[in-house]
Amino acid sequence: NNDLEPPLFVSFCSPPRIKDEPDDDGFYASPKEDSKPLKRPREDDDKAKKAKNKDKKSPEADKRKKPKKEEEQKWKWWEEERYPEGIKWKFLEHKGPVFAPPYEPLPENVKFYYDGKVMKLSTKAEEVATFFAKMLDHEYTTKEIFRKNFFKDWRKEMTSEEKSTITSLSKCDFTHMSQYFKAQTEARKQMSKEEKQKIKEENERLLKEYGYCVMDNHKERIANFKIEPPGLFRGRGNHPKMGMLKRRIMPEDIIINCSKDSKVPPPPPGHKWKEVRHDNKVTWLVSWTENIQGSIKYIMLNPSSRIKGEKDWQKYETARRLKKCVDKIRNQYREDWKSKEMKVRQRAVALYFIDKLALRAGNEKEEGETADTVGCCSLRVEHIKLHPELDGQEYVVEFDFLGKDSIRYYNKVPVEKRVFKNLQLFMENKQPEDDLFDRLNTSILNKHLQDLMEGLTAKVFRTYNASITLQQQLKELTNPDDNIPAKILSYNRANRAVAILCNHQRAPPKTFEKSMMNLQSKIDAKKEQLADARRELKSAKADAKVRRDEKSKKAVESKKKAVQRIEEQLMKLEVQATDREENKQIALSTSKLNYLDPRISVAWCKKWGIPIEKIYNKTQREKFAWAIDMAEEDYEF
DNA sequence: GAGATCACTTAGTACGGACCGG
DNA sequence: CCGGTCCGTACTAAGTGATCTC
Repeated sequence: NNDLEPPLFVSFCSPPRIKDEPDDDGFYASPKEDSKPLKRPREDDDKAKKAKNKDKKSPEADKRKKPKKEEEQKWKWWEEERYPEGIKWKFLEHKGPVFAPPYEPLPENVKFYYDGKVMKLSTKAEEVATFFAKMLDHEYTTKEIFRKNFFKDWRKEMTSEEKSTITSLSKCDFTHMSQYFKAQTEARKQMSKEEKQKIKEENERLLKEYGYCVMDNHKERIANFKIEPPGLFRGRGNHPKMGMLKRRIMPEDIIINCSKDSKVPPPPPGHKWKEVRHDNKVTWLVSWTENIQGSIKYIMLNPSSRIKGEKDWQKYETARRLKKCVDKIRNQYREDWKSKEMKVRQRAVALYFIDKLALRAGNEKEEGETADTVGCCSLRVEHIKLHPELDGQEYVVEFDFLGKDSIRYYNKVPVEKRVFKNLQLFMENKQPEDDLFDRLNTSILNKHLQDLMEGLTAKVFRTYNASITLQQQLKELTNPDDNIPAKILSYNRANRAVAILCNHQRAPPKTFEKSMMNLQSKIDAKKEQLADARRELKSAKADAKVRRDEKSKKAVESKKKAVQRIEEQLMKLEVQATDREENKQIALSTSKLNYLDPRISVAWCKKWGIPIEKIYNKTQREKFAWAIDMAEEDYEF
């Protein structure tokens, strides 16, 4: 059954289709929350569509009559009717999760020392000790909180005898264990081709068996079918729980979700699932509760799946609806800056920040449970400084706070006088650790947004501003006369503008300076090569002028071509260097994957004849297959 | 209506294999 | 072919926001 084949990349040779209109009430159901789906059974719909697709197949596609199954058409879920609100699927069958491999005790000759003396640990205590030993090189293990949390949790795993002996972490010597693991890593690297091949095949087998599920007649890829192995928790930033033991997940912790009429995956022999349920109002297949924060973890489908793709599409449609009313909303919050009600003013200033600076909403967090980070609504007085004048600009707000993942947000922004005055008001008589917006939280803000536009929440502004910025930057930066590499540089720069807006940072790659030097020396070499080629061209020209024969004319031509080729190569390298330099601390992938309406990029590629592969890698093309299939060059976000 | 719970999206990093130049 | 570089992927933490519960 071809429907059960894993999804494949959709190429441009798909049948011609109707253009996407901004307001589309057209042929394809746009995924609006309120769209009323037909009651028509899906199966019939499937067949109808399949027949239609077959008819429409282009001649090229028909010609390629390879017997291979991969040539079969990929399922275009975006051409189908959507389920009513709330229902996520009608049939779901899967094989359950893959558990972490059981602990393998260390060989006898690998020793742990306590207070300078060899000590044999119980299996449970040893396992936890290995987690620490594996991290020994990391600076984590020197941090007070990490060590304290680790030691407390480790002691829980010890026998009473071990507990009474091991009373101080600083007397523990894990170095031998650490050396052993390093040797293991080294050995793994040195494995023969055959051994590596064997491991690869085993992984493929696992993926084939557990990596897919059947959801409503289609085989879909699962994103994370492996259960997280036990280990030491490493939070981001200054996390109060760093070093705690992440316990091993057992079948008894696992809730299975699948449809009633499906084959329920059997638990491992001798075990039971915590629960099997049949809830088609949710998209997850497996869940368990994690012991660090007590939060629920899920196994869900891949971004290429229908269920994720539809949601993603819908997200961009909501952002496009915001585009239509954003002016009105902006006027409204500017009015609200003048409101008599403090609550309304705070709301309006916060919304201005969310809109102008693409800040996150900023839910409250439980103190002591997570790293101290904030978003817009949770900003504290200590996170901003007001400068009536700074560097020749008036009314500058200086932001300095840690946001999601403890990434620093630092920005100096000139704001309107009214905003500035309001901020002064909000900060009056407050301590640095007091909330800036004390009458506001995300719930109040989102309720207000809901009244302004259906489906509007704070995060829609990030999506909207990111996408509209890309579209506008592409228009501005693309030079029609540029060659492909230069156009791609322009694309990356537009992408970069968004990444900067959204504050998507990365640690500069460890090898950054070196790789930059390498590239520079390549450029220098290329420059010399070019000079040589030019000299040769010059002498060939002179030669031709004297001889005036066919042969020397040809020689001039070929030298000319050589110069051109080298010039192009040089330019490519220079573009690459610029791109890399500008990208040192900026991560483009997050915005590309989560904030930029893919149809903008697809349309741009089509307009300028850029192969889509230059913009999206294979995985990204799978995720955005709907957009690649759908968007024409005149697509407007 | 406040806090807890649940579901789902968004995020940076580590790592390993593909790839490229010497 | 080999060693270094780079890219993609796996991993899982950390957000958002709706809904449930008391």
